[in-house]
Amino acid sequence: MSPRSTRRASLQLARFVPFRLNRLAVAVSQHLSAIYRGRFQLDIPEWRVMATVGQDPRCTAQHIAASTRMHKTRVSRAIAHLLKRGLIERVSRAADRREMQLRLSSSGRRMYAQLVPLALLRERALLACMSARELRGFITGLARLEGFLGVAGPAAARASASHAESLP
Amino acid sequence: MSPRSTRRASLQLARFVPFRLNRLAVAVSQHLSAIYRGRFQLDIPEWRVMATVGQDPRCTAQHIAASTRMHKTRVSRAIAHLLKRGLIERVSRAADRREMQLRLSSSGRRMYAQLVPLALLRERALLACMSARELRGFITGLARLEGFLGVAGPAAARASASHAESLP
DNA sequence: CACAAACGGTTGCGCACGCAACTGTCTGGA
DNA sequence: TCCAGACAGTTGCGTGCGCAACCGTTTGTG
Repeated sequence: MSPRSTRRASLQLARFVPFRLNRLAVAVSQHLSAIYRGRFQLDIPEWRVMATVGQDPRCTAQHIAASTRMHKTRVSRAIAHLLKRGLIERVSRAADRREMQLRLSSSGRRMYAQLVPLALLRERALLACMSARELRGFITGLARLEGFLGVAGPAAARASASHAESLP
Repeated sequence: MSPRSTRRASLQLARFVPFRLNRLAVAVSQHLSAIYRGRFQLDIPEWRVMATVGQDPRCTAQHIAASTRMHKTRVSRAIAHLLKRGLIERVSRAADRREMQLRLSSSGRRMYAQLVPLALLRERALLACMSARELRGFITGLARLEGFLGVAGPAAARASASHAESLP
């Protein structure tokens, strides 16, 4: 064993990246979910469904589960809530009657139109604690880890790089 | 409204940093908790308690809750499990009988000694998907966000900068 | 054509979580 | 001195979650 590897044989949780990542994600979630819950009575799964359906108008539960990496039961329950509130609508496809096509209702579209600018504003406010250069570095690392763990499709990986350019 | 701000008035969840952070944290947690659960039958709160008690031998539940930012009931239940399994011990302090001082038992120390190298190994394996330069950038951004959201004490902030140097 | 396997989506169940309320202990000011 | 409030830690309760099992539909293979 080299002196170098023994030097850091101890563990400090405050420096342990997986822990820090989890703690940070919880804090960011809480920071944002104040909007969803307080103003629109959406929890996080519901917000994700709204966001996904809003950007893809011929969306299925399956597709939402895959792109958000939420468990399909979580998606199913979020959809059930949104249906009950009349924020989304569902039609079964003639081609395959197992699938249900989802889209925003008119009231859902109204909420979506209010929700999206607020969410983007919060994201910008959050990331404004970094310089543009730091942000690029951070996003790059994020994308590397996503790629390593296989949590983002190739489309998302391509998108993420260009995204940094349009942020402060 | 400027053309620039209207250009990105739409939201793509796959590019939305808070969502990506959460998704990544979940993936990293699952990646790591395979060790804790499979090999040592620890869940994440229990692992965090072990890690905290192991690095600070005169630790209280209160201190664990503050430094990990876990809810005190979560900490309390994790401690109860570890006590039942004989991995930690507890003595009430004469100075203040509300507080209970925690420390690893001998079997807890044995587990800790096996656990820490594995955890550090996994961290290194995870972060090896980045170059040293990318890693520094990523850790810097992490620290900025932690500072902005107030999730890390000043000690942790100081530590995090120097940490990057000792990683690949 | 038939039937088994795969698939989209839902549901029953057990479990961990956070909130609020609680117990027991300490502290500070009237 | 006393008592109201703060604090460490625990517990009852409602809720959301993931797993596994399930239903109805489609697909593929003999």
